[in-house]
Amino acid sequence: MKTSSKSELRKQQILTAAEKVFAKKGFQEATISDVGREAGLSEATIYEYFSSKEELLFSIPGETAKKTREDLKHILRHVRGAANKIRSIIYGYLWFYETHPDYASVSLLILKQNRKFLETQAYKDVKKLSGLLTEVLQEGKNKGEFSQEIDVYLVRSCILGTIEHNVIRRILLGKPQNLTDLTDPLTDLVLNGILKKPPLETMDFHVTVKPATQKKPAGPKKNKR
Amino acid sequence: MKTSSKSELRKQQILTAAEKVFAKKGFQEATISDVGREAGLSEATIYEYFSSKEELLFSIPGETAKKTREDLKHILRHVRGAANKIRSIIYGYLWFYETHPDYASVSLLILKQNRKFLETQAYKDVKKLSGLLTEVLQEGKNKGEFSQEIDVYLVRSCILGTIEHNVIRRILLGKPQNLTDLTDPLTDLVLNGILKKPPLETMDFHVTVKPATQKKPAGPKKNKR
Amino acid sequence: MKTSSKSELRKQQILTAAEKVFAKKGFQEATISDVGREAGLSEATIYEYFSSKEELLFSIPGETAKKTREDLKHILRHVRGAANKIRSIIYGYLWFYETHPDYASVSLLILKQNRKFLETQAYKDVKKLSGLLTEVLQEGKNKGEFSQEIDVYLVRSCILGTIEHNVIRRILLGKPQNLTDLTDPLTDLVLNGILKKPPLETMDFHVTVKPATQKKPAGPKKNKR
Amino acid sequence: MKTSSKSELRKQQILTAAEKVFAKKGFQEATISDVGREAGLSEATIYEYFSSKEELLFSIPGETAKKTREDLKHILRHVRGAANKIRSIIYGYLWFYETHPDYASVSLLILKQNRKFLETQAYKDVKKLSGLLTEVLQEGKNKGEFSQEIDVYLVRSCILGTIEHNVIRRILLGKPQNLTDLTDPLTDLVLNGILKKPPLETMDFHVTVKPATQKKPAGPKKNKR
DNA sequence: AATGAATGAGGGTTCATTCAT
DNA sequence: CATGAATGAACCCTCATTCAT
Repeated sequence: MKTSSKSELRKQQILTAAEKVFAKKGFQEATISDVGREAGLSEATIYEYFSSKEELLFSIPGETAKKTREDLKHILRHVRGAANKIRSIIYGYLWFYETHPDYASVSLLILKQNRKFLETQAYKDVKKLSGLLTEVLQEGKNKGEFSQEIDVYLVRSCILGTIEHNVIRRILLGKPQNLTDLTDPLTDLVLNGILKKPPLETMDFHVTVKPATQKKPAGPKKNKR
Repeated sequence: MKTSSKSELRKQQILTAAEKVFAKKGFQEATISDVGREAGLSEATIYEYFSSKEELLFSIPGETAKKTREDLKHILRHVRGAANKIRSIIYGYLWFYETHPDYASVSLLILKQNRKFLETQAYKDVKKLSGLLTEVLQEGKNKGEFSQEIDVYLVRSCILGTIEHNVIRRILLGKPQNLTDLTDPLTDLVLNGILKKPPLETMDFHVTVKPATQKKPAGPKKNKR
Repeated sequence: MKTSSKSELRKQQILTAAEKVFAKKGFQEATISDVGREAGLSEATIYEYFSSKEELLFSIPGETAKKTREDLKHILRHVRGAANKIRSIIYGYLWFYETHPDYASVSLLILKQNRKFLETQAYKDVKKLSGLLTEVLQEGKNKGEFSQEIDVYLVRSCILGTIEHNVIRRILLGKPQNLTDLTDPLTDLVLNGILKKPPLETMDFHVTVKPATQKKPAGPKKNKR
Repeated sequence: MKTSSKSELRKQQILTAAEKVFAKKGFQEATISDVGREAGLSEATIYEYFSSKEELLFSIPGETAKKTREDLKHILRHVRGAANKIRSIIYGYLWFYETHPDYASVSLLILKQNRKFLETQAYKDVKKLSGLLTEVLQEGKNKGEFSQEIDVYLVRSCILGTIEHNVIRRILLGKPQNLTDLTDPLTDLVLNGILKKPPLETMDFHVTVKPATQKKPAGPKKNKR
């Protein structure tokens, strides 16, 4: 399925080591020597596979975003309703970051703030991945499931921003302990907002019925008034 | 009001230069020599005022968060309702980042991912500033203005995460052009969510009345069926 | 005539590649990898035939000087007079450098300034080749064709120095365009010098003859006596 | 007379050390650390004054050629006759190389074969210095002191080539022991060539005298006719 | 015979930092 | 108070060379 030449395996081995080392020490603080030690290889060997420290860094994402997108698309095919799809996507992101903490560190703490990374293919893949969210939001808006007033880009940034904010907190402060637990609260928050809803169930209808006379249905009043 | 000894002025001069330089080149890529050049001082002079490059970095926030908190508190005193206070806080953050782009870069791209920064006083001030948001959220929850089900910490992370996500995009990609314009859409999003609200005004009640009997309106239904 | 085992051919292939690469990039700047690429072989294969990069360099001259000497000797056998032999030798050198520019580069720009090269057999061959010139000069001196006052070593260095100086100019600056064209001017220069010759044909003799006696014109005196 | 700021002195100190080290070990083989050790300074200090190893190398010639040219011009002003001027120039070169052996090594063994050096100001100065020789040759030709048939560029290359060839031999092989001793033999060689001159003093005139008749002096025949 | 793969060894270069003046 | 001058300490990167296959 995947080209697993010996060379390709070595590359993966190095990338895994680099991910771990960069996640732990940061990019500048980590040395190629560190990566070599972690990978059980000499520095020179690293350079046989990656032409520079920076290229090594930029190679870590690889096809990750692309594959994650495929996986997500596959899952979404079986999910009904934009709201549920949002939930699935949020879960997808959180689950991924939770199960790939080193990748999360590299991605959110190192690559995210690197201007040169913006020019790599991997970044384009990341953008395309987030495009999935935009599509679902647009779909929900088009189909009337979501309000017509939402700005899909803002909502997307809200969802991703919240996720990333929490993942970073997790990385640096250790809390929240569990990321995927945020799925429902975050989804509900985005879907419903935080305002106390006018509790439909407490509406009182006072109906007086007079026998043998005309009747009218009581039209409820608008909120905004 | 503020100690403006000559020494203090020089410190400020250096900090301003450092902020600018770090914002432009990043921390590792910037050199003390760069800062010196920007400040019109020699490198050695920088070291007269700051013991290390890192200390210089960590000194940039200074009292910023503390003062911003005071300003915000002052403003909030005149704002009624938790929802409006949220709006004011969101505006406060956006306005600050918009008018202090260099500070935004240093804060969000450099300090935010630095583990050692977590141990500084400045970081505590930042946390305390975000505490204001927590308080307002809790207040809204307590007073019944916000839903009882919200997790104030999640909501806070949502608001801050969204803001930061957009500020970083602004810094790196140049868009959105205008940050403060996000105030209302973001506030509304957080308050109301994105679901299309059941338009109360179009609800139809079909009431059939039969003379000579007694009935009562059906008791309220739960949302979560 | 020449051992052309398969191994020998491969060696030649590598040497030709090395000559080309070293000529173009210089010794230090050229890598074994470059040579391998030029030869269409792997680096390891180079090392099957030459034990080190330096040995490879020192192997480039090979039998060149020896063969050139044989060729020259053969030619000189048919040339009459030391002066004409000098001309032939000068032509031989110039023609060789002109038709072997890569060899010229390696020889004059790289090997010429390498102290270790002085200890190789190839260097001894080069010296022996230049010995031919010495012999001819000495011969011309002995036979009275050349002045008794010349220092054959100086004259040799003059001829070779001029040739090499021009070849190097050719390599680095592209001029003179044509090397063999220098043969006659250089030969004449060395043979005749640059001074304007006292034009014998304008000498006036005034002879007075008196009948009935016998005298002889007094022969001019030698300078050195 | 010369700007001898402290910084300028340091630069000179480093250049002197570099000249010595490069002369001894060659450019590639010498390390900045070697130069530092020779100068009694740290490697980092070298880099305070020269931005790279190559710049250090290219800085060694400095104003040497320019000054040498001035000196030579000054001397030539008091020398009569192109031939004597040639002698002075040859002596000037030889004397300079003899008294500056390290410079000779760097100049003739390292810089002479470096393509990038051709683009430096120092190289232009060297060319201008050799231009002096061309001028003198041309002058001698114009004034009829030298043959009309000489190619001044070839003669120049002959003089310089011979000098450099001998200086290099001196550097690498230790002989000739004394360079300036070459002045006269080389000058004479270039002026007179090596051919045995038709010794005017040995010319035989055979005069047959017939009494009482007309007579003619037997004029020698022109060579070229 | 040929080479893919690995690396030891080393050097150029950068800078944060120090200190005498 | 300010700084010119100096450097220790690292690190990235290169490449000639080796060796198992």
